[in-house]
Amino acid sequence: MSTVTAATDLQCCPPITEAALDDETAHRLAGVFSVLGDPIRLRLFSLIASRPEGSCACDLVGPLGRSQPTISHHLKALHEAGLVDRERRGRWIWYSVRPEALLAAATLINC
Amino acid sequence: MSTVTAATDLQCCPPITEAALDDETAHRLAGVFSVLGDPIRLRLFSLIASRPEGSCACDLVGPLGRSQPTISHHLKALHEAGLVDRERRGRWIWYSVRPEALLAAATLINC
DNA sequence: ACATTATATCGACTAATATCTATATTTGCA
DNA sequence: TGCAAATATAGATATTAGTCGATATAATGT
Repeated sequence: MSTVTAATDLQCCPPITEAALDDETAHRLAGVFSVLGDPIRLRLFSLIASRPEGSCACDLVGPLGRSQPTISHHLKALHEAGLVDRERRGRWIWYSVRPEALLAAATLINC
Repeated sequence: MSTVTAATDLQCCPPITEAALDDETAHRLAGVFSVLGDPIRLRLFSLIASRPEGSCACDLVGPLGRSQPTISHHLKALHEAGLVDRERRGRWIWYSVRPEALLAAATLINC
Protein backbone atom coordinates (compact mmCIF):
# COMPACT_ATOMS: atom_id res chain seq x y z
CA MET A 1 0.00 0.00 0.00
CA SER A 2 1.61 3.25 -1.09
CA THR A 3 -0.11 6.06 0.72
CA VAL A 4 2.50 8.70 0.17
CA THR A 5 2.92 8.78 -3.59
CA ALA A 6 -0.32 10.17 -4.93
CA ALA A 7 0.88 13.68 -5.58
CA THR A 8 4.26 12.76 -6.91
CA ASP A 9 2.69 10.34 -9.32
CA LEU A 10 1.07 13.30 -10.98
CA GLN A 11 4.41 14.10 -12.47
CA CYS A 12 4.11 11.13 -14.79
CA CYS A 13 0.64 11.99 -16.01
CA PRO A 14 -0.07 13.63 -19.34
CA PRO A 15 -1.54 17.09 -18.93
CA ILE A 16 -5.17 17.02 -18.10
CA THR A 17 -6.19 18.53 -21.41
CA GLU A 18 -4.61 15.81 -23.49
CA ALA A 19 -7.06 12.99 -22.96
CA ALA A 20 -10.03 12.27 -20.76
CA LEU A 21 -9.09 10.74 -17.44
CA ASP A 22 -10.07 7.20 -16.68
CA ASP A 23 -11.92 6.43 -13.50
CA GLU A 24 -8.97 5.24 -11.46
CA THR A 25 -6.73 8.14 -12.35
CA ALA A 26 -9.51 10.60 -11.69
CA HIS A 27 -10.01 9.16 -8.22
CA ARG A 28 -6.34 9.40 -7.46
CA LEU A 29 -5.95 12.96 -8.67
CA ALA A 30 -9.21 14.13 -7.17
CA GLY A 31 -7.91 12.84 -3.87
CA VAL A 32 -4.98 15.23 -4.06
CA PHE A 33 -7.18 18.13 -5.08
CA SER A 34 -9.64 17.49 -2.31
CA VAL A 35 -6.84 17.58 0.23
CA LEU A 36 -6.04 21.09 -0.96
CA GLY A 37 -9.75 21.82 -1.06
CA ASP A 38 -10.05 22.52 2.64
CA PRO A 39 -9.15 26.08 3.70
CA ILE A 40 -7.36 25.01 6.86
CA ARG A 41 -5.32 22.39 5.03
CA LEU A 42 -4.51 24.82 2.24
CA ARG A 43 -3.30 27.38 4.77
CA LEU A 44 -1.26 24.70 6.53
CA PHE A 45 0.26 23.77 3.21
CA SER A 46 1.08 27.38 2.40
CA LEU A 47 2.51 27.95 5.87
CA ILE A 48 4.80 24.98 5.39
CA ALA A 49 5.63 25.99 1.83
CA SER A 50 6.56 29.51 2.85
CA ARG A 51 9.45 28.23 4.98
CA PRO A 52 12.16 26.50 2.99
CA GLU A 53 13.64 25.12 6.20
CA GLY A 54 10.38 23.46 7.09
CA SER A 55 7.98 23.95 9.98
CA CYS A 56 7.63 22.38 13.38
CA ALA A 57 4.15 21.03 13.92
CA CYS A 58 4.13 22.85 17.22
CA ASP A 59 4.24 26.15 15.32
CA LEU A 60 1.31 25.16 13.11
CA VAL A 61 -1.22 24.60 15.86
CA GLY A 62 -1.55 28.16 17.05
CA PRO A 63 -2.10 30.30 13.95
CA LEU A 64 -5.19 28.68 12.49
CA GLY A 65 -7.57 28.63 15.41
CA ARG A 66 -8.08 24.90 15.46
CA SER A 67 -7.38 22.32 18.13
CA GLN A 68 -4.19 20.30 18.18
CA PRO A 69 -5.93 17.07 17.16
CA THR A 70 -7.57 18.82 14.23
CA ILE A 71 -4.24 20.19 13.00
CA SER A 72 -2.68 16.78 13.46
CA HIS A 73 -5.50 15.26 11.45
CA HIS A 74 -4.96 17.69 8.57
CA LEU A 75 -1.20 17.29 8.59
CA LYS A 76 -1.72 13.57 8.27
CA ALA A 77 -3.95 14.15 5.25
CA LEU A 78 -1.33 16.38 3.62
CA HIS A 79 1.33 13.79 4.26
CA GLU A 80 -0.72 10.86 2.99
CA ALA A 81 -1.49 12.79 -0.16
CA GLY A 82 2.23 13.10 -0.76
CA LEU A 83 2.20 16.86 -0.49
CA VAL A 84 4.49 17.22 2.51
CA ASP A 85 7.37 15.33 4.06
CA ARG A 86 7.68 14.72 7.76
CA GLU A 87 10.73 14.15 9.89
CA ARG A 88 11.01 13.48 13.57
CA ARG A 89 13.53 15.60 15.46
CA GLY A 90 13.50 14.63 19.06
CA ARG A 91 10.16 15.55 20.50
CA TRP A 92 9.14 17.58 17.47
CA ILE A 93 8.03 16.70 14.00
CA TRP A 94 9.10 18.86 11.10
CA TYR A 95 7.07 19.24 7.99
CA SER A 96 8.34 20.41 4.63
CA VAL A 97 6.75 20.64 1.21
CA ARG A 98 7.73 18.04 -1.31
CA PRO A 99 9.01 20.03 -4.27
CA GLU A 100 7.88 17.32 -6.64
CA ALA A 101 4.37 17.78 -5.32
CA LEU A 102 4.30 21.40 -6.38
CA LEU A 103 5.78 20.64 -9.76
CA ALA A 104 3.49 17.68 -10.13
CA ALA A 105 0.34 19.61 -9.59
CA ALA A 106 1.50 22.28 -11.98
CA THR A 107 2.31 19.66 -14.59
CA LEU A 108 -1.03 18.03 -14.12
CA ILE A 109 -2.88 21.19 -14.83
CA ASN A 110 -1.23 22.11 -18.07
CA CYS A 111 2.18 23.54 -17.54
CA MET B 1 -21.63 38.94 -6.48
CA SER B 2 -19.02 37.44 -8.80
CA THR B 3 -19.57 33.73 -8.86
CA VAL B 4 -17.58 33.02 -12.00
CA THR B 5 -14.21 34.56 -11.30
CA ALA B 6 -12.67 32.45 -8.58
CA ALA B 7 -10.35 30.42 -10.76
CA THR B 8 -9.32 33.23 -13.04
CA ASP B 9 -8.46 35.38 -10.08
CA LEU B 10 -5.79 32.86 -9.26
CA GLN B 11 -3.76 34.31 -12.07
CA CYS B 12 -3.10 37.38 -10.02
CA CYS B 13 -1.96 35.52 -6.94
CA PRO B 14 1.65 35.12 -5.95
CA PRO B 15 2.76 31.49 -6.04
CA ILE B 16 1.62 29.59 -3.04
CA THR B 17 5.15 29.17 -1.75
CA GLU B 18 5.84 32.87 -1.53
CA ALA B 19 3.80 33.81 1.53
CA ALA B 20 1.25 32.17 3.76
CA LEU B 21 -2.29 32.60 2.55
CA ASP B 22 -4.70 34.71 4.52
CA ASP B 23 -8.03 33.27 5.52
CA GLU B 24 -10.10 34.84 2.77
CA THR B 25 -7.75 33.88 -0.03
CA ALA B 26 -7.46 30.35 1.32
CA HIS B 27 -11.22 29.98 1.28
CA ARG B 28 -11.43 31.22 -2.27
CA LEU B 29 -8.65 29.00 -3.58
CA ALA B 30 -9.74 25.98 -1.59
CA GLY B 31 -13.12 26.38 -3.22
CA VAL B 32 -11.54 25.90 -6.62
CA PHE B 33 -9.52 22.92 -5.48
CA SER B 34 -12.50 21.25 -3.88
CA VAL B 35 -14.41 21.56 -7.13
CA LEU B 36 -11.66 19.55 -8.80
CA GLY B 37 -11.60 17.25 -5.79
CA ASP B 38 -14.54 15.17 -6.86
CA PRO B 39 -13.76 12.35 -9.30
CA ILE B 40 -16.87 12.87 -11.38
CA ARG B 41 -16.27 16.61 -11.68
CA LEU B 42 -12.62 16.07 -12.49
CA ARG B 43 -13.56 13.64 -15.25
CA LEU B 44 -16.15 16.09 -16.55
CA PHE B 45 -13.50 18.77 -16.57
CA SER B 46 -11.04 16.56 -18.41
CA LEU B 47 -13.70 15.47 -20.89
CA ILE B 48 -14.43 19.10 -21.66
CA ALA B 49 -10.75 19.99 -21.72
CA SER B 50 -9.95 17.22 -24.17
CA ARG B 51 -12.14 18.80 -26.84
CA PRO B 52 -10.94 22.20 -27.99
CA GLU B 53 -14.25 22.83 -29.70
CA GLY B 54 -16.13 22.30 -26.47
CA SER B 55 -18.65 19.69 -25.42
CA CYS B 56 -22.40 19.54 -25.51
CA ALA B 57 -23.83 18.80 -22.09
CA CYS B 58 -25.90 16.10 -23.74
CA ASP B 59 -22.68 14.22 -24.52
CA LEU B 60 -21.48 14.47 -20.92
CA VAL B 61 -24.40 12.72 -19.28
CA GLY B 62 -23.83 9.25 -20.66
CA PRO B 63 -20.16 8.44 -20.07
CA LEU B 64 -19.91 8.85 -16.32
CA GLY B 65 -22.75 6.70 -15.05
CA ARG B 66 -24.56 9.46 -13.22
CA SER B 67 -28.03 10.84 -13.67
CA GLN B 68 -28.71 13.94 -15.74
CA PRO B 69 -29.50 16.07 -12.67
CA THR B 70 -26.24 15.02 -11.06
CA ILE B 71 -24.21 15.92 -14.13
CA SER B 72 -26.04 19.23 -14.36
CA HIS B 73 -25.23 19.87 -10.71
CA HIS B 74 -21.53 19.23 -11.26
CA LEU B 75 -21.38 21.31 -14.43
CA LYS B 76 -22.86 24.17 -12.48
CA ALA B 77 -20.14 23.80 -9.86
CA LEU B 78 -17.42 23.82 -12.52
CA HIS B 79 -18.94 26.91 -14.07
CA GLU B 80 -19.37 28.78 -10.82
CA ALA B 81 -15.76 28.03 -9.94
CA GLY B 82 -14.74 29.74 -13.15
CA LEU B 83 -13.25 26.60 -14.62
CA VAL B 84 -15.52 26.26 -17.64
CA ASP B 85 -17.48 28.55 -19.92
CA ARG B 86 -21.01 27.80 -21.05
CA GLU B 87 -22.85 28.89 -24.15
CA ARG B 88 -26.37 28.18 -25.21
CA ARG B 89 -26.81 26.99 -28.77
CA GLY B 90 -30.46 26.44 -29.43
CA ARG B 91 -31.61 23.59 -27.27
CA TRP B 92 -28.12 22.59 -26.24
CA ILE B 93 -25.56 24.06 -23.93
CA TRP B 94 -21.91 23.89 -24.81
CA TYR B 95 -19.18 23.81 -22.26
CA SER B 96 -15.54 24.70 -22.83
CA VAL B 97 -12.58 25.04 -20.53
CA ARG B 98 -11.46 28.55 -19.70
CA PRO B 99 -7.81 28.63 -20.71
CA GLU B 100 -7.10 31.17 -17.98
CA ALA B 101 -8.38 28.65 -15.47
CA LEU B 102 -5.75 26.12 -16.43
CA LEU B 103 -2.99 28.68 -16.46
CA ALA B 104 -4.26 30.15 -13.23
CA ALA B 105 -4.15 26.91 -11.33
CA ALA B 106 -0.68 26.21 -12.64
CA THR B 107 0.45 29.66 -11.61
CA LEU B 108 -1.03 29.24 -8.20
CA ILE B 109 0.89 26.13 -7.53
CA ASN B 110 4.33 27.36 -8.40
CA CYS B 111 4.86 27.52 -12.10
C1' DA C 1 -50.88 25.76 -29.60
C1' DC C 2 -48.80 21.52 -28.56
C1' DA C 3 -45.62 17.85 -28.16
C1' DT C 4 -40.73 16.86 -27.76
C1' DT C 5 -36.13 17.45 -26.36
C1' DA C 6 -32.44 19.48 -23.40
C1' DT C 7 -31.26 21.33 -19.16
C1' DA C 8 -32.09 23.06 -14.46
C1' DT C 9 -34.21 23.07 -9.91
C1' DC C 10 -36.39 20.90 -5.77
C1' DG C 11 -36.71 17.90 -1.92
C1' DA C 12 -35.09 13.94 0.42
C1' DC C 13 -31.71 10.64 1.69
C1' DT C 14 -27.13 9.03 2.61
C1' DA C 15 -22.28 9.19 3.03
C1' DA C 16 -18.28 11.73 3.91
C1' DT C 17 -15.76 14.92 6.70
C1' DA C 18 -14.32 18.62 9.87
C1' DT C 19 -14.40 19.33 14.48
C1' DC C 20 -14.16 18.65 19.39
C1' DT C 21 -12.92 16.32 24.10
C1' DA C 22 -10.65 12.69 26.19
C1' DT C 23 -6.97 9.63 26.10
C1' DA C 24 -2.98 7.14 24.39
C1' DT C 25 1.73 7.15 22.66
C1' DT C 26 6.30 8.77 22.13
C1' DT C 27 10.35 11.32 23.40
C1' DG C 28 13.49 13.99 26.37
C1' DC C 29 15.07 15.20 30.75
C1' DA C 30 15.78 15.37 35.82
C1' DT D 1 12.34 5.59 36.74
C1' DG D 2 9.13 9.03 36.65
C1' DC D 3 7.37 13.44 34.85
C1' DA D 4 6.40 16.80 31.32
C1' DA D 5 5.92 18.08 26.56
C1' DA D 6 4.67 17.01 21.66
C1' DT D 7 2.00 14.44 18.72
C1' DA D 8 -1.40 10.89 17.47
C1' DT D 9 -5.62 8.18 17.99
C1' DA D 10 -10.44 7.15 19.40
C1' DG D 11 -15.10 8.17 19.76
C1' DA D 12 -18.94 11.36 19.19
C1' DT D 13 -21.35 14.96 16.74
C1' DA D 14 -22.81 18.25 13.36
C1' DT D 15 -22.42 20.01 8.91
C1' DT D 16 -21.47 19.44 4.13
C1' DA D 17 -21.98 17.36 -0.20
C1' DG D 18 -23.14 13.74 -3.75
C1' DT D 19 -26.92 11.37 -5.44
C1' DC D 20 -31.50 10.33 -7.17
C1' DG D 21 -36.54 10.76 -8.69
C1' DA D 22 -39.87 14.07 -9.74
C1' DT D 23 -40.80 18.23 -11.74
C1' DA D 24 -40.06 22.81 -13.74
C1' DT D 25 -38.12 25.72 -17.39
C1' DA D 26 -36.56 26.75 -22.00
C1' DA D 27 -36.18 26.05 -26.88
C1' DT D 28 -37.54 23.68 -31.26
C1' DG D 29 -40.46 21.97 -34.74
C1' DT D 30 -44.98 20.37 -36.42
